[in-house]
Amino acid sequence: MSGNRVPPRAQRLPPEERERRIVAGAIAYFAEHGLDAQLRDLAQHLGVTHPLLYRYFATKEALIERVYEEFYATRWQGVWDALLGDADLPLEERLTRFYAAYLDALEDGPWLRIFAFSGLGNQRASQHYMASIRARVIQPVAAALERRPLDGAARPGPVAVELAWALHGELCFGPICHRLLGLPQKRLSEDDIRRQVVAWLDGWPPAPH
Amino acid sequence: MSGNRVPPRAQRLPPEERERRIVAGAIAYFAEHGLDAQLRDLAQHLGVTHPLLYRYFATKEALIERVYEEFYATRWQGVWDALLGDADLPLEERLTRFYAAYLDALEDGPWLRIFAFSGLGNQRASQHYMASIRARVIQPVAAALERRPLDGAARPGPVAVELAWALHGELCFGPICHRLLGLPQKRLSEDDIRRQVVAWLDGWPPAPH
DNA sequence: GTGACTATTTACCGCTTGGTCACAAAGCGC
DNA sequence: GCGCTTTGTGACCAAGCGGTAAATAGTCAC
Repeated sequence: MSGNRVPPRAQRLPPEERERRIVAGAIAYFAEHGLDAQLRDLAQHLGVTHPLLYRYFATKEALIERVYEEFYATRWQGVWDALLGDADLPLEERLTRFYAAYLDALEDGPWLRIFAFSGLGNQRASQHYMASIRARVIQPVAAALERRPLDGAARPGPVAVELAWALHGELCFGPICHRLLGLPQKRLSEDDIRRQVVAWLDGWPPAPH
Repeated sequence: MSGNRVPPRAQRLPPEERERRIVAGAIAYFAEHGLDAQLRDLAQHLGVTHPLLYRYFATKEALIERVYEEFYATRWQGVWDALLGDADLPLEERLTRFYAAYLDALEDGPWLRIFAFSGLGNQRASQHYMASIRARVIQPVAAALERRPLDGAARPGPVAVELAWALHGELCFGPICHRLLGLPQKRLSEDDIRRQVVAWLDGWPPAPH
């Protein structure tokens, strides 16, 4: 009967450090339990009481907004743009390397789940993100498929765009089912990805009907 | 200043009819607002007060359970099994017809959103459903790809299964983004589907490396 | 009409939630 | 030690939630 443990008072931290921890914890916690999760639970998870959160974020919504900001700031890796646009590499190589990295990010980060929760709630946030997918993945891939440099002026034709979406969906579907629904999907190796990319490239140009 | 309208008392209905309406309303409402939506709101949507729901369902969970039951009972169309297994039709034709019908169901029904909400909450329900997708779509398609009848004994090889998942993901990704995230994805026509199916069939057998 | 039955509602309980505020306590200059 | 500032907390509020029970009002048999 050693005195019943009362939770110790949280260590006093400089504001920047505390804020960093809150944001990091919120990302992980919301990714797991959804954006409707309780601030008290999140605070306990952080070893802190919930009023402290209100010292750093005026409302729960402001905290979630901050999570979104972090999402847009860190989600996309700048090198991917260069990789996809690198005309010196054969398209097969570009696509294989890009999707290997992209699928890794999908599988490992908390972002896919946050994205899903936000998309099911209000659709504005997810539309914003998907628009950037179109601009940074689909359009470059479609343009490369047409053997054209991605030029602001000439946009890729609808058939190439449709094909680019097909490849994207084909490759992302597995990780999505895995992370969102807990399905025992096998993780694609770089060889798997290359195989699908090659098969996909074989479909171009589309056979005349 | 015509007397402030007080909501009229709900019309008295025979229990079966009322129950039907509650279930139908719950499906639509939960699909829209998620399974965490409030019973009071659902009841108001039905033109009824929320204690009435408790005459028909002991708890909120019981109501949701009923929604799931309806899901499993009506989601899958029996004819699809026959269509996918119909050895008299060329595989191209079977796949095109099946996915045309399946994607229509994905786009039009409330089920995709309910499925997503349930999957994000607890993953058991969605795993149950995805297991049936594997048994009723992926495995038959993979077996057909190997020109084998779908026999209980011989299961299709992993490469064929992986390809079948790829086609499934490729075709379902668009509707999923559309219904879940509100993306302005174009609806695939039967011709679009056929084109993707043909390109996909061209990838078999896989080129030796 | 009268009474019995039951579908529906009003009023309520206990609990949880986002949010507030006064106060405790840690650090720091002196 | 003694204040002063600032991080962190206990206690609280109001609103909203799932759920309950007693009261109300349609409906039907007679």
